[in-house]
Amino acid sequence: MARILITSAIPYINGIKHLGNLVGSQLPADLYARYCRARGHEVMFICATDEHGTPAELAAAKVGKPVEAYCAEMHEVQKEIAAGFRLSFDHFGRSSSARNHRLTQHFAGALADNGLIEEVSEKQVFSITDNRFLPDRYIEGTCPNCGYTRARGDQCEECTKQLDPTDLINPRSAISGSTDLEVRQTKHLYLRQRALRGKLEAWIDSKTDWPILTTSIAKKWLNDGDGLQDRGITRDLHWGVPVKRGEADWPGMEGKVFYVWFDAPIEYIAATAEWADAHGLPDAAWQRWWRTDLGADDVRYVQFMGKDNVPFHTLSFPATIMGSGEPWKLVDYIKSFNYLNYDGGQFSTSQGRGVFMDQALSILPADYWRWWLLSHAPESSDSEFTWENFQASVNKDLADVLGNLVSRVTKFARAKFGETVPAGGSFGPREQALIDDLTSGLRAYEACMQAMEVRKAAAELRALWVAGNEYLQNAAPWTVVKTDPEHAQAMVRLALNLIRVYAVISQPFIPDAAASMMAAMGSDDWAWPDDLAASLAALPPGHAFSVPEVLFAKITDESRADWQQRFSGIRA
RNA sequence: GGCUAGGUAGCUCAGCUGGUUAGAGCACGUGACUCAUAAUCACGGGGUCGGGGGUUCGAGUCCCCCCCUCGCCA
Repeated sequence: MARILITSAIPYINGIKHLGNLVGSQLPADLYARYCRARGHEVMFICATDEHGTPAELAAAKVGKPVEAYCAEMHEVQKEIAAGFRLSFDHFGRSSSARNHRLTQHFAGALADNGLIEEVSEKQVFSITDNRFLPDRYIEGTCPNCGYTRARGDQCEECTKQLDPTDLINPRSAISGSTDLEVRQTKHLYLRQRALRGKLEAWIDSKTDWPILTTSIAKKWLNDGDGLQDRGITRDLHWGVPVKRGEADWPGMEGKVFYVWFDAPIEYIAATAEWADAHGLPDAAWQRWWRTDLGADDVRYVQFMGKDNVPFHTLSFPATIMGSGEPWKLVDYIKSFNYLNYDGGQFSTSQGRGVFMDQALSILPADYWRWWLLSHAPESSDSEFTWENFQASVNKDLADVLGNLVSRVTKFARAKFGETVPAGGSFGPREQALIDDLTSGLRAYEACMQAMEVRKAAAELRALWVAGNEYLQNAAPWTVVKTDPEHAQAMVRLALNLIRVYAVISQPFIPDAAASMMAAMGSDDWAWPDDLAASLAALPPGHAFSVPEVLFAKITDESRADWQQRFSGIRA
């Protein structure tokens, strides 16, 4: 039994995420967590909301709420939706927690003690009306290049020219529209990533088994242009972790907070501490996952994220960990994903384009989405969601291949032998061939799951379902029962047991349907079928079962057309 | 413009260090079966592997040039 620490990139607090966000981190992380648990490993699966920063402040202001209250509310909303998708976090934390405040300040202090923090004085635009410094993207004005009147301080969206806020003509605050701006001097802390470049590069180079997507992005940032740059880790904001050097005040940094990208990954650790607190456990309980000097040396740590998050997880966060000089657990494997596109374009949170998590659950059960998203996960390249493909895959794979198999077996069994597992007959060569076939398929499935090859794992699982139909079709108990009912009983006994095994092995992908299948088989035996022949005898002769409701209703053309239309434009 | 990753059957994708007639699922066609959510099973048609050069006995798989898509950066 291994100990496996799993984290999913933490979603930003600002609004409900779309399916592209879900499939890029939380969902595959959940798949892996469920699989590891099913195989008997000790798992700690952590996620949280990423709550700090300007977007949260503005979103709160927009709905007229204090930012703390807004975040608390949105955290609950996201937590509930995650539960709706059956994301099996051991803890869903908050980056605004007291734990994260302390830990973030601790890391900053440790980095400073090791000479890895530099104080830099720089000029920034201050809005007198808003009484705050403005991040570049929150300054608007006329583009000096093309004349576009709503160019942002970081870039003109019209001509794509990169800008400096001071380049803008007639600059104004994007928050209030005020033109009462001035450039002020301000001091910030920088993490001296350049000093850690060699260490980081050696570490990345040692990760030869990581996905190309992960290492290529990391190496690009290490080597591109002037190489890895030092990074500002503080901001002039109110909403965030106050800058402190450990427990001590940081002279000159009063009123400033740490940058959201500094404190967010630290929340992985803090959330595990929150988990311990929530369960009334001592610090040792979470430290054994994170401190290699306190028991974490045998932990395997796996992170899941979309490709946009890779630089922070391969460089910035490791720089924080390494730079602290303390024995914190570094990530062992980073599974990264490309983007999921929506019907010919991109999912867009700002434009409300695509299907959002709450909407998805309002029209179909979680299993439908889980299956499609995971079996089409954007692993090797960007992939695309279309309603036609979704309808076809779900109907074929879930309703026809798996759902109908459960249906045909249980209904036939009930009609011929009643609602208990029949006792007659014994297995012949055909049954043995099926068991052999399933065993090799199952080993292939396990290998894919272990390697986090999500799409391939889905294909292997589906092949196992198909093998069941294949067997039934060849064995034809409906014919055999007329001449040799004993033999037909053996076939049905095997098929009923197969449903329970399918529930066990399918559970990571489709937990609700798996639970229904298990319940229908009148069992609660979720033991992994290491020995398939033995597992296929788990339901003994005479064991009661029931015929479940239709596991997966098909998506009709009408529904598909309706949804296609409904989600094409702006989110209502 | 620089860099990453891609461009393989109508669709979604596999093809490891180059090696027999290029694979899977879906869709399509034919047949079988009738237990089942008009489900299942079998067989079949279909691709000059983005384009052009080159290395090699032999390239989807290596090298060079070009075209296109996506993303990151400037």
